[in-house]
Amino acid sequence: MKTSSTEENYLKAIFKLSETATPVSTTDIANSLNIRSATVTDMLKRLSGKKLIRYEKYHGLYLTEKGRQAGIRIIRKHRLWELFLVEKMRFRWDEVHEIAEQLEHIQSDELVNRLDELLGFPKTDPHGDPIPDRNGIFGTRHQSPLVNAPKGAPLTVTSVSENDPGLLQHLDKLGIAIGTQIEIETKEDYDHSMRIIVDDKQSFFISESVASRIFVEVK
Amino acid sequence: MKTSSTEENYLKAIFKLSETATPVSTTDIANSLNIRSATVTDMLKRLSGKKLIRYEKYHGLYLTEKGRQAGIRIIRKHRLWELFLVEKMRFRWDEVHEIAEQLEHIQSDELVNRLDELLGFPKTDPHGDPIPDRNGIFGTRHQSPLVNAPKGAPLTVTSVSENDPGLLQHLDKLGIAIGTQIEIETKEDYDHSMRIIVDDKQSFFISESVASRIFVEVK
DNA sequence: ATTACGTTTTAGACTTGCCTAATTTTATCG
DNA sequence: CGATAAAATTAGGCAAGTCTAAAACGTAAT
Repeated sequence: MKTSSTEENYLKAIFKLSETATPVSTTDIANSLNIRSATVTDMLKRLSGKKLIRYEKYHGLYLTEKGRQAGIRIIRKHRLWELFLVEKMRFRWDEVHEIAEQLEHIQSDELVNRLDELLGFPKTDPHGDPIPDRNGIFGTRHQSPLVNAPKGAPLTVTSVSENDPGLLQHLDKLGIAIGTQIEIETKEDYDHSMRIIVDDKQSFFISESVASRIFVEVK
Repeated sequence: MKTSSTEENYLKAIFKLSETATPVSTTDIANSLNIRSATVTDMLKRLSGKKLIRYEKYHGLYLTEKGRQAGIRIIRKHRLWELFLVEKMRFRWDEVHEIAEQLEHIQSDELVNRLDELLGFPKTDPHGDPIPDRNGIFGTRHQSPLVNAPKGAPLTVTSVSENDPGLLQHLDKLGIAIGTQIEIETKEDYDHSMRIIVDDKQSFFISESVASRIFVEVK
């Protein structure tokens, strides 16, 4: 009763979607995997047959505990490999997502655990996303999107969206990395764009598109 | 015009078979991949269509230069990953083949080249097999199977069959590793079994099955 | 309560990669 | 040279994973 790479990708997507809304819809899965809804429906029947999701026709689905653990395992592998690529192989943070998409399907628990050890049992990946431990437990965090953060308060960047290399390269130009200090100088109510001060030095204008993909913690 | 993992496995198998006999036969490929000849015939048509092999019905096949390079690329990746697992992740030489079978299909030339660099541009993998450089060039060697080696001469183990964990564990028990010194003490003509002296210390009896999977160089 | 629209599922088709069974081709041996 | 055995190919079928087009369903608004 193994899970294929394709099934693993579905479980990972469903896990992530579950974090923002449940039950998860067919269309949301289709959009996040860039495939058609009809294809998703087929797979939902298979995942349901394997007891990885609880699925009622026309009414969305939930991960079962078994499916949730399977999803977490993939995320753990993905994030450990990403960190490995950055820390040990000198890749940039905008280069690692695509390679980790492949590496996450390598089947060897021992390898994953040794990777974890080699990296010193890290809590977060290069984009600031939390890495679950070998029991599937995530550390808790208190971040919010920069777009919702208060003006004038001292903020620390805790994570950024991982899957868009263009965004990451843009952040490099702004000098924004995980741990960077930010303060919101001015906010435009109309389009949610803002002017921010980075590390008490330079000031930049950023759009809502960018501000919604940066997550911060009030210091 | 990408090559799938399956196609890569065929090319790797064909490359290895080409080293001992050309043209390569349908049956030999089927045996080495543990699939049926009929399945191989189908794939041969596809590989031929992609100009990776030169194939005449009922008369065997040869790799084209393009196919040969593709095969070498997979072998290079497989062997570099194996060495990585042993050198950097503390796996034993009998544990790495299966994991490398998966890792060899990761698509990132940059990753492979950095692996090569991290390992110091190694010439051989943990089983003594040669690692081609990034241009696909193998170092030359002068080894022969222990079963054919001369009696009484000082021999050095240069490589062993990689794909049978049981054999590798057996060699561990005999104290045989890459670089070990061996001398053939007595040979039985009848079954090609022999008695050998390992590192000028212990003497062991080994069957032809084992002796044919150990490769040596006369010192 | 009915309609209209968006979401979801069904139906039918295609590709890859595998199988078994039947057939064809080649090579060998008397 | 012809029979026959071994090797290879063809034919037909199956599962996974994808698609498009059509039908079914659910919901929100009138």
